[in-house]
Parts: sequence; C-alpha cells; structure tokens
Amino acid sequence: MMNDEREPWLEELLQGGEGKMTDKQARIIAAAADLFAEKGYASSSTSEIASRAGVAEGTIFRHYKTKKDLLLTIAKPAIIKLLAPFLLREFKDVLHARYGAYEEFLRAMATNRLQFISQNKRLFKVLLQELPFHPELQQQARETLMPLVLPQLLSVIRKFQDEGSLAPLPPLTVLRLTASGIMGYILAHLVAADQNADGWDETAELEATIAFLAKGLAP
Amino acid sequence: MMNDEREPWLEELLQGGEGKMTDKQARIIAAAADLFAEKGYASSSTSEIASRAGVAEGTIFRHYKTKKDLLLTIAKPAIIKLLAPFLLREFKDVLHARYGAYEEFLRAMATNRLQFISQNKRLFKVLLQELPFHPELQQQARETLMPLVLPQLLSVIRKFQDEGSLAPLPPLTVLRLTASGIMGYILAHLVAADQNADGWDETAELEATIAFLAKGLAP
Amino acid sequence: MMNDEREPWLEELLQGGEGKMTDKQARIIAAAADLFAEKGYASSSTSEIASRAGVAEGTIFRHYKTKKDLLLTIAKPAIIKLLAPFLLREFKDVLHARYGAYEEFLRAMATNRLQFISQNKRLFKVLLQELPFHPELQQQARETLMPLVLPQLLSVIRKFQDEGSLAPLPPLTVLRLTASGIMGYILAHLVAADQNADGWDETAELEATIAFLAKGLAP
Amino acid sequence: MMNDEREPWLEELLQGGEGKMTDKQARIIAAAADLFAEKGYASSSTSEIASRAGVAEGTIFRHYKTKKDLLLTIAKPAIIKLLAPFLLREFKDVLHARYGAYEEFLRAMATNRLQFISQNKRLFKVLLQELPFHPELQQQARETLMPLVLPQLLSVIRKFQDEGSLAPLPPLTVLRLTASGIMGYILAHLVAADQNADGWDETAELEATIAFLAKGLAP
DNA sequence: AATGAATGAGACTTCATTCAT
DNA sequence: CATGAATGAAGTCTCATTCAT
Repeated sequence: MMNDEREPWLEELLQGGEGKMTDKQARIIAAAADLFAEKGYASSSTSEIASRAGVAEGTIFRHYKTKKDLLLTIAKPAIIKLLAPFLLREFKDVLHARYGAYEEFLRAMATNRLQFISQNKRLFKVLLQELPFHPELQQQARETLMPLVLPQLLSVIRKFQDEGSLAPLPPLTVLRLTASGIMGYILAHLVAADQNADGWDETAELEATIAFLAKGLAP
Repeated sequence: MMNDEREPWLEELLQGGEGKMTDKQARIIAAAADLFAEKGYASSSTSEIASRAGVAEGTIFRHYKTKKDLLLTIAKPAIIKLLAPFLLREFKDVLHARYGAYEEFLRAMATNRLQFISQNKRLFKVLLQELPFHPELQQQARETLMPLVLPQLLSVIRKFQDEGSLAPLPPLTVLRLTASGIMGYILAHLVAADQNADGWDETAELEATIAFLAKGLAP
Repeated sequence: MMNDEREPWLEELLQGGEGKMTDKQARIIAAAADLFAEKGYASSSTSEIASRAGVAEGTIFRHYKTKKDLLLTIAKPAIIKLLAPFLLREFKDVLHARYGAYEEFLRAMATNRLQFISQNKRLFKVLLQELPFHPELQQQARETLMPLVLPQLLSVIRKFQDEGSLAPLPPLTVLRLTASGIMGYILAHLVAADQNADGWDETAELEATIAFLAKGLAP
Repeated sequence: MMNDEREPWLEELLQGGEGKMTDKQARIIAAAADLFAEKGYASSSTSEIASRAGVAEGTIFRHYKTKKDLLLTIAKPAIIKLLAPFLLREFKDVLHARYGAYEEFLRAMATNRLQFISQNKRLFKVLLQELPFHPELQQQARETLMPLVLPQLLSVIRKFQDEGSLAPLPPLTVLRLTASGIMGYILAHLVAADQNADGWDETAELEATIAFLAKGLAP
C-alpha cells in the first residue's frame, strides 16, 4: 500500500485549520499515516517515519512534541471528517429535504461515505486500528458522536418512521442495522479493492445492499 | 479488563491438543492474551507478561521461542475455534437438517457464535486486532476459510434458495449481508457489555436482527 | 568438522586417569571439544553441548561444576599429552640414544608429534585457540614447559652441539628456529587437510623441512 | 594491556578512507580493539566497550549496526594493512630492485613487518584470534592473498632461484619455510615484549634467523 | 527552522546454573 | 544419577526524545 499520492484529507489538513502546514510537516504526516496504516502505530518507529518523509528525525519532534502527538494530529480530525455529513450544521438541510423514502436517503449517505473512505483508505485504516488502544481517540469519538451526530440520525429515523416509510423499531436498533449493512458493504469494497478481486460488481452490490436494507426495514 | 478467570478456550488448550500444558505455560498464555487484548501485541512487553503470569521472564522463552510464537499459539487455534461450527465435518448434519427456513438456521448460528465469542472475549479481541498485522494469521484464516468453510456456507445458502425461502441473489452477496447483520449484532453486544449499558435488550435485539435479515433476504 | 569418531586422546581420558568415566561423561566431553573447536569456548552454549551429547543440560553440571571446568578437563591434559615425548621420564633414553645426527632426531620428533596432532585435531585446535584467554591454561603450560620440558630439550641440543652436528648458536635460539620450522610444517599439513588441497605432498614436504632445518642449523 | 595510546593503524583509519571518523567513533573502535584483543570478541560485551570508550551503549549502534560490524571494521582493513607491502602495486619495484641476495630481501621484509606488527600489536592479536571463527574474515584473507599477494611472492622467489641464490625447491615450499621462520621470530619477539624478558637480544636473534633462513635455503 | 549525533531506558532473547522430582 | 523446568543476570539491539550546531 506504499502510495505516493496524497490522500484528500491530507490536502485539506495542509491548507485548512489553524496554522498552515509547511511542506515538511505534510510529508511527515503523510509518511506517518502511511506507516501507521501499514504496521500499526506501535510498530512504526519515528526513525522510519523520518526517513520515509525525507526529513531528519529531529525535525519530527520540532513539529510534534511526541510520537503520540503525531497520531492524534492524524486521527482526531479523521473522526470529525468521517462523521462530518452527520454533524449538526451540515445535516440541517437533510432533515427538511425531500428524500422520497429511506431508500433514497440511504443511497445518498452510502455513496457519499464510501467515496470518502475509499479516497482516504489509509486514514480510515489507522483510525479503525488504533481506536481500541487510545482513550483520547475514544473520547473524541464519543464527544462527536453522542451530542452531535446521534441525535441527528435518530431524528431522521424518526421522521421516516413518522412518514411510514420505515419499520417502527427502536430508532437505535434501526441505526445499528443500517450501519452494519453499510459498513459491511464498505469493508467488502475495501477488501475487494485490496485484492483486485474481479468478482466484485460495485454498483450491483451497492444496489443489493440498499434494497436489502430498505426491504428489511420496511414497515 | 484484568480478569483472573480463565476463558474456556484456554481450558481447552490446556488439556486438549498434543502436549499437555504445565500450569506455568497456562499462566503465561493467559497473561499474554490478557495483555495483548488490552494494549495490543506490539505494546505488550514480555517482561510485563512475565510479571503478570508470575514467572521469570526467561521462563517465557523456554516455552515459546519468540514473542511472536506466543501470539501465534494464542491466535492460530482461535481462528479454527471461531469457525469450527462451519467446518466440513461438524457441518455435515446441518445440510440435511430440517431447518424450517433460513430464519431458524440464522437463529441457531447466531446464538451459538455469540455465546462462543462472549465467553472468549479476549481471544476474539486479540484476533480482530492483530489479524491486519500478521500475514501468518491472515494465511491461516484464508486456509480455513476458503476451502473448508466458504463452500459449506454457500451450499447451505443455495439450498435455501432452491427451497424458495431465500432471495435469488448471488450467494456471496447473501453471505455478506447476513454476516454483517450478525457481526453488527455481536459487536453491539460486546460494546454494550463493556459499558454495562442498560438500554440493551439482548433477546429483543437478537430477534429484531434475525427478523430483519429474514425479511431483507426473503424472495 | 562434525565428526563422530572419538579422537584417541578421548579414548585415553576415558580409561586412564583417576576415576573412570561413564559413557555419558565421555559423550559430554566429546561434544564440548567438538563445539569448542568449531565456534570457540565463549560461543558454545552448554545447552548445545548437552543436545549434541544427547544428555540433559543438568547432567553436564552434575559432572563438571562449571562450564569452565569442562574446558579445563579437556585442555589441561592436552598440554601434557602434547608435550609428553619431551617430558623428563619418557625422554631419558633419547638423551643416550644413538641418533646419528640432529637430522635423525628431528625426523623422529616431527613425525611423532605430527601424528599425534593430526589424530587429535580438535583437541589441538581448542588448545591453540583458548590458550590466550585462560590464565589457568597458560600457567599449566608454563609449569610443564619450564621445569620439565625445556631443560630436556636444551640438553639434547647441547649434546648435538658438543658432538659437532649442530651450529653453536644459543640453545634457545636453536630451539626457536627448530620449533617454528616444525610448527610451520604441522600447520600447513592441517590447513592442507582441511581444504583437501591436492598440491600437498606429505613426505616430500616433511623431508624438505627436515633437510632445511638440518642445513640451516649445520655447524 | 590497557593502553591509551592509539596504535598507528587507528590513526590511519581515523583520517584515511571514505568518511572521516568522529572522535567518538575512534574511541569506540579503540576500546573495541582493546577488549577484543584482551578477552576475545565473543567475551567482550558491548556495554563494556561503551563504558571503556566513554560513550553510551546506544552510540555504538548508531555507528555500527551490529557488534560484528565493529569487529569487521577493525579486522578487514587489518588484513590489507598486514599484507600491504606484498600487494601488486607496492611491490612492483622490488621485483626489479637490486637485492644482492635472498638474504637482503629477507632482512628488508622481516624488519618492515616486524615493525608494523609490534606497533599494532592489538590489531594483530585480534586478527590472529578471530580469523578461525569468522568466515567473512577468512574470505577477505583469501581474496587478498590468492590473487594479489601470492603470485608476487612466488615470482620473487623464482627470480632468486633463477639468479642462483636460492635452492631449487618448489616455490610454495620456500615460501612456507621462510614464512614460518619469520613468524616464529615475530611471535618470539611479541612474547618476549609481553613478559619483559631480558634474555631476548633483538638484533642478534634477527640476524640469527636470517642467517638460518639463508643457509637453510641456499642452493 | 532543521539537523543528526547522542542518549539511556527498556525491548527481546540467551545462557550458565540450580533444584525438585 | 539423571532430568529439564525454572531462574535472573546479562547480552545485543531499538527507540523516542534531547540538544548543540
């Protein structure tokens, strides 16, 4: 998975946010994300990060106080990015939008997140792999999820239930079932991409998944 | 998650298999699994494993040539155990059994695996977390999955399709959708257990999941 | 140089001396000598010695208090054996024997020691390699050499000088020159044997060496 | 033999060659050579090398990837240095020089090499002691010896034979006899130096040795 | 800002030796 | 006598971090 193109999230980090990043900072972050995704945080050495980034080892520590800082710089924003479309602000319009049915809403969300994730594979991989070991990340996730994202999603679900296009199950259950369906699809996509599997028919699978979810959750 | 009760898989390892394990070996394996689950393989030091197991560090290396050996001793059998019910031999009867419909089959499998996994949480956690980083484990997984498990599952699916109780989707797609539904349920269960969440109604969720799968995959 | 035949010195050790050796002791000594010759004393582990001898590691320490004991058991007698023909007792007759000239004496000694050394290569190798690092061995060597061997050799040399068949150089010088000639021959022989060199004509070289010594040291 | 003066070969290594050495590198090499000579490579610990060099243990490994690297850095060049005067280039003039007889040639070579060796005792000791255990060193020795040194020496010998100042023995035999004579002299010199022996008359012994060689190898 | 040599704590592993069986 | 599991000291080497340049 050694890949020299910068993933989009990095480009964004580079410009956006507080202080702009120098080119070297970007190279460091890119190299770190690369390595973390490949071998895991704990097995990646700062010296290898430095050499892959083409900078001196000391330079890393000028910009990031510790190795863990490096991880957090990568992973904390990742949580936000991943959940962005469900955040309070961005989601406002959706609530009042005219999605004909749950199915359409699903399709919109699924394609959008799939695109983000497959464009930022390494970022996603790091997040998934390191989340279990770093309380700071878990907290960050909880903090974004609980007050900002969950309520939004639950109210969308309730809206569709009220409109009669969704089974009257507990909203959290609906969410769980929907999420596992979509995550299952995304993971399969990633695995298929990793192995250049030819048996994988992208759109057919997407449609099957959405149809399955819609049918399974029909009232 | 410091827990002194031995998980069932360890008891089995202790007696079963080739050479019986001494008490110290068992303590080493238990301590290692504990730590690996908690902090990950790479961040667990052999010295901490030793002290948690109450043995000298050297003792570890008398029984397991390297630290990685320790991981493999834990994780390789885990793959088999996890997939055991789907293995060629054990599965034979299922194929000819009178499961009324896909739904019943699902319920049987789901409860069975859920039980195994929640009894062997640490084992399962180690496996999930280390699989991405250890090619040996991936290969072991592929070797059990591809020739021994997959064909079985696919033929069950085809049977139900032939009987008209399952939608005529590609069998692999059916498998994926089913698997993500069940894994989603199991993960939610584990997370809920970890946080002593009260909102979690075990049987209600199981039934909802199975109903959802059955409905979503109905012909 | 892995060789299962026992070298003669071992056979002798086995029977001769104080307490008779058990079979296991002999196997331990043989394995140790083997390994010491191959990798040196410091790089040979007692565990490898044990496994090569086919005994348990503990067994070694039942017979030899420490690893160093093992070395000394091998090497100390070796010094005696190597110098035996020049020792007080055995040498008595030589002093009065009718060796026509220094040349004949040389030939006798050279062939005799060459035979011993090439029959006990491993023993010799260990001695040569470990002597520099073990003061006990050096002392043992000095103790045998200085009072028991040197005087003998010097008086033989003086005898030949008196008889007019040897240059009137300082006896120690004669000894040094003679010794280096013979050692050079023996080392060349061993190296040639080690490499199955075909260019090596055993007897021709021996004769050349002796002729060279005799001529170089002629009065 | 703890000696703080740097032997000449180290001074040369320090400046000469590719990358210049820092002061710490030199101290590390010096300490290592010291210890290797004293206790042998296998019995010298990197921690003792570090403390004798006055650096942290980690520093050693910044400069030399492994302990063996340290040995090779010391020993490989040593082989070249030891054989330098017999190398193709440096030797060219000798072939056409007017050495009156083999005797003069011997005297030149012997004094030259004796001087080098006694100035670089530790280096020589390490080489002699470690050669048997390190195939890399043996190969390096063979590679310099066989194509670059041997042919030179043999042709010098042949030249003297043609001129009638050397016995018509096989050149390799002449070489062996000469070499053992000179090595015997050098070793005796070193031993005498080590023990402050007073019986040792440097020049008398050298002359005796050369006379002996010349006479022994006269036609 | 950037470097990279230096550090020392700590990682994994080996080993000679002991001791209960 | 023999075993081999157990030990803990010591070995080689890695690593995140610091600091003078």
